[in-house]
Amino acid sequence: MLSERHLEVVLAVVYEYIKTGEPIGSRTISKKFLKDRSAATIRNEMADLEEMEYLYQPHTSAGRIPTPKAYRIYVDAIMRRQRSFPADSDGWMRELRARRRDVEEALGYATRLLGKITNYIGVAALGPASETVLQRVEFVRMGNRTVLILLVLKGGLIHHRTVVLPCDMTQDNLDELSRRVSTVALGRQWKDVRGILQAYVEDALERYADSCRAAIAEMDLILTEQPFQFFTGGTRNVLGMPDFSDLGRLQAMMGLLEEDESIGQLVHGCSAEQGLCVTIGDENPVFQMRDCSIVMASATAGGRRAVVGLIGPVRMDYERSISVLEGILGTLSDNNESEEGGL
Amino acid sequence: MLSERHLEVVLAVVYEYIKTGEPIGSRTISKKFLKDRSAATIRNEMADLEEMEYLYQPHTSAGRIPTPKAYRIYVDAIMRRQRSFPADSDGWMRELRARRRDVEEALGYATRLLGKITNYIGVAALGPASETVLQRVEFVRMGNRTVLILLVLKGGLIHHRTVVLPCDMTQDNLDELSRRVSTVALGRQWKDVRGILQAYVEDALERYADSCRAAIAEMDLILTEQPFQFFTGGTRNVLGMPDFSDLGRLQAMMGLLEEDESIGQLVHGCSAEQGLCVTIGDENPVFQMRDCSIVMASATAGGRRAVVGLIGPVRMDYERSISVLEGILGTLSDNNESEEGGL
DNA sequence: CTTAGCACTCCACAACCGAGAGTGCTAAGA
DNA sequence: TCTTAGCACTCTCGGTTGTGGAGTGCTAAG
Repeated sequence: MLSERHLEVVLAVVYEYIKTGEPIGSRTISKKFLKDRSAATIRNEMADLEEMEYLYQPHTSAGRIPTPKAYRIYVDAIMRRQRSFPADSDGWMRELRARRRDVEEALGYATRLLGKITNYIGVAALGPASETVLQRVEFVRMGNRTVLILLVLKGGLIHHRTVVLPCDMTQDNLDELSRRVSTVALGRQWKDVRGILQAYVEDALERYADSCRAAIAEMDLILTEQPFQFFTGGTRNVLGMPDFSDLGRLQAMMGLLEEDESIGQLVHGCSAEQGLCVTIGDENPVFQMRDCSIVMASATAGGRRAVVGLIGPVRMDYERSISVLEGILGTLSDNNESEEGGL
Repeated sequence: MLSERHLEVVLAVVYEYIKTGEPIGSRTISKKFLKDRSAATIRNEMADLEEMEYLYQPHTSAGRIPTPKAYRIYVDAIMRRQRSFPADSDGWMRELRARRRDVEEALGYATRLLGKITNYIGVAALGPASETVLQRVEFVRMGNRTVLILLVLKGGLIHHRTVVLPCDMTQDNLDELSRRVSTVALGRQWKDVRGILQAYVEDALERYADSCRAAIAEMDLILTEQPFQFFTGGTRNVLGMPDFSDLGRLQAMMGLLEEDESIGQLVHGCSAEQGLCVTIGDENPVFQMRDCSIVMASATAGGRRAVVGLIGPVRMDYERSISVLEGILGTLSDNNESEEGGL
């Protein structure tokens, strides 16, 4: 449906428009990209493309601007090619590698890095651990009935939460509780043991059955809800973004970045499929983002599923964005094991 | 140096300018605020005030705009009065109270709340615990020489960090280590014990002296560096801020919000003095903030020193900002103990 | 099918103009 | 001496007009 000739024009327009931000005229294309065709010829083709909704004119006698459909074509073309990581950010990458020990910190750093390198907004989400296996359980008495629950998961993830139990327990009681829980649950999948835990614990602590039940319920909550964790970096760069049609929209979008849920939604789409995925403008599920494009990719870091991405204007430097993201992802992810024998 | 008559004019101009954002003319003042003086009289006084640098005109034949000096006078006047908390935010306050158990979460929520209520930017910093007393110490073996250090401080603060020790230790070794550390350090001020810890620990674990030393050094690092923790909320509201003279400046300012250090600097000034403090425009130590005003106050929450504040444009609704902040601070701070017998 | 030529359209930018707001100054009144 | 009315002056803001340039669509010739 789209001839080779037409395709060439679309790609040229998108490429040039990304670079300049100005509407592109037929003359420019003819001179810079397709020297074997005159401006008039290009003009005819452009008219066709406009009919097909790959290009549009803001007004007669202005050049053409690519539509989302055109960006799509462009991005697909890019993805087929091989890219190389921009070399200029070697020092940063070392920094990032140094932080790999702590996944959360690494992801935070990665988003800030993405922001800095690309001038767009870096986002990341850290999914639940691939296996929910307890490595350590502690209950620490903080006040009358206030107890701190401390869970160390295999892989190094730590959860803690303060809860109020229905009845008072001494630290000795709590130690007994954690001993019992440990006996049953350590080194095993949580989902396999939580059912049988209650009975075994009450065996020794029946006087505190209520509190034990509450504690175990809370543990279950912590371990099964396992929400995504989110990171953003370079938020300031929204300001450098397109003359957003409307300031209100921009504000709405920034609002999203503060609310984890909506990022979750974004991530969700991507985390399903493996590899890199680019969402352009209104392809986006979250309507506040319809003026943005998102480049996302998932990886496994520290044994957990992670999604790292970039949010930028639709008129984004996709080529660069993608290669930067790939570079960071490579440094971050587990299969790039190197140095130190840890774990 | 500033007569009563002049003062009245200054206050009126600031008040009106904050409300409208437009330069204020002599006529407006005469009609709305000082009905017993004619516009011409006010005009003369305004000319005086311009000479004294309390007001200035963007151009001849425009009204007057207050200078930072005038804002200062205005804020000082407000601070002497009593304020009442805006009633419309009762539900939110309940929400906030419900989160008081976890200081970190509460502060995070408070900043978002501040952002939402005022449409400025909420910030908060959580200082080091007032007393560094260990309540629990755990070392968990994560890999060959990788060990997770878990510290629970009195008051409920949890620190954890993963480190690589110089030599391999079994979990039993590590348990012995934590037992020994506990014996010496639990319930006592860290600064009193860290000196004697090493000797006592090596007594039993001399084979691993190196690793023990490394672990204790790391603990010391965690406990003594005790960095401030920072929170921000409502960042999106920068967009609603003044037609910032320069977009670059706005961006620079947003950049600050991502870097903890500089917020630390802001906080530092305030945390010294007790109570509420307002910094207007270029009174600010951080030069990127010279277009903003900051309202900050400190309190004690969860046994830790906390500073909560608002960043807004110089033309900020100080009265409302201050009362909102006071309200939130009241709900947050420890002396407002209520409900539940905890701790 | 391609291309040169040409008339046409439309925007961006500058210049211009009038209305309105607010001032400073002056002179008269208390 | 202080206050006030009156008046001429200044400057911005919004709208209008005009011009130059860029880019198009169409047509006719190669």
